[in-house]
Amino acid sequence: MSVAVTPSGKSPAPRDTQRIYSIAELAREFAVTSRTIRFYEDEGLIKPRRQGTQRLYSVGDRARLGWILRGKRLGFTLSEIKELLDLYHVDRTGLQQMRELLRRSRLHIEDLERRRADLDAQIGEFKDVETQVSAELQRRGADPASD
Amino acid sequence: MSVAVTPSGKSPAPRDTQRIYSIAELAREFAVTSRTIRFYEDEGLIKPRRQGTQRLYSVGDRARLGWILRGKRLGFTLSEIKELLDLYHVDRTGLQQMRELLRRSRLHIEDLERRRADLDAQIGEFKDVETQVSAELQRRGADPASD
DNA sequence: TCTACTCTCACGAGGCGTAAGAGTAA
DNA sequence: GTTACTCTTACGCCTCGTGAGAGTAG
Repeated sequence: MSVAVTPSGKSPAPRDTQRIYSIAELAREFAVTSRTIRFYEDEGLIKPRRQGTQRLYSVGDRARLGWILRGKRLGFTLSEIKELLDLYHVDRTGLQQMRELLRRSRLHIEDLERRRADLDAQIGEFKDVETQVSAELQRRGADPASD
Repeated sequence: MSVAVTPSGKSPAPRDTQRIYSIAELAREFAVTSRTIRFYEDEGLIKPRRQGTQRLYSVGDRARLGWILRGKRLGFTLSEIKELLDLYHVDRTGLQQMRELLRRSRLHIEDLERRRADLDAQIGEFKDVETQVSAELQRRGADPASD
């Protein structure tokens, strides 16, 4: 139980775990717009504290945002990402809940591994293109490393 | 040069390379609707022969469809997939074209490898969940393999 | 006043679903 | 003639934002 597995991201310990971020700060860091971050909030993906109307993002919120964006890069929809995030925060005390968590984790792992197979296949294909094209360039006496 | 690298998929040689498929046949095989396949055609991703108004899909068309769907699973948009497919059919005779092909292939490979890193990270996290939850279930005397 | 933040419409692209109406091959 | 397809046209819907305009806190 020593490895951090929650998206609260405690393992690459941030200097200051009490640190608070503004929306603009996070937007800059993750290269998205504030509008986008608010949109994720509307969709229930992230719930920063408030000070009046201002949003205050904790270190955990920041990690959660990073997790959301990674999910996006992997092609998951926002609602899928929400479900996955919820998996972490589900009650882990009841037997039934734990069995369900286990079941869903396994399903998700299977999904991810299918994706990896797709990914590896494409990487393989494009590496073949690379190999063949640079060989042909070399045969023609052109420097293949030029770009 | 013996490995098939084009999406025409000649390597797992189909029994009959002359085989022709109907739209419904492909739809069933790939678990999409005919509408979807026609939509891809509208978007310029696939161009089956015609017999009158009917579409006739060749073995190559079939492979191309498979490739499109794999691209989708990887989270690429249809227009990105179109560009990638076009990479294969670009003129490979000119030096400039070959250099450009090489450059773009490498960029794409980099993109794919970033995705793989994301994927591996998620797989790792969910495997940790799996490990911990099943350990906990076992500690409680419940059979962890139950699903 | 200026800046940085907030909000709420509202529109737009991407990716199809789906229904309408009509033709065609067995 | 019925079944099982096929076709085109076209509107609709959901997702994921982006943009505009207007208000507010410091």
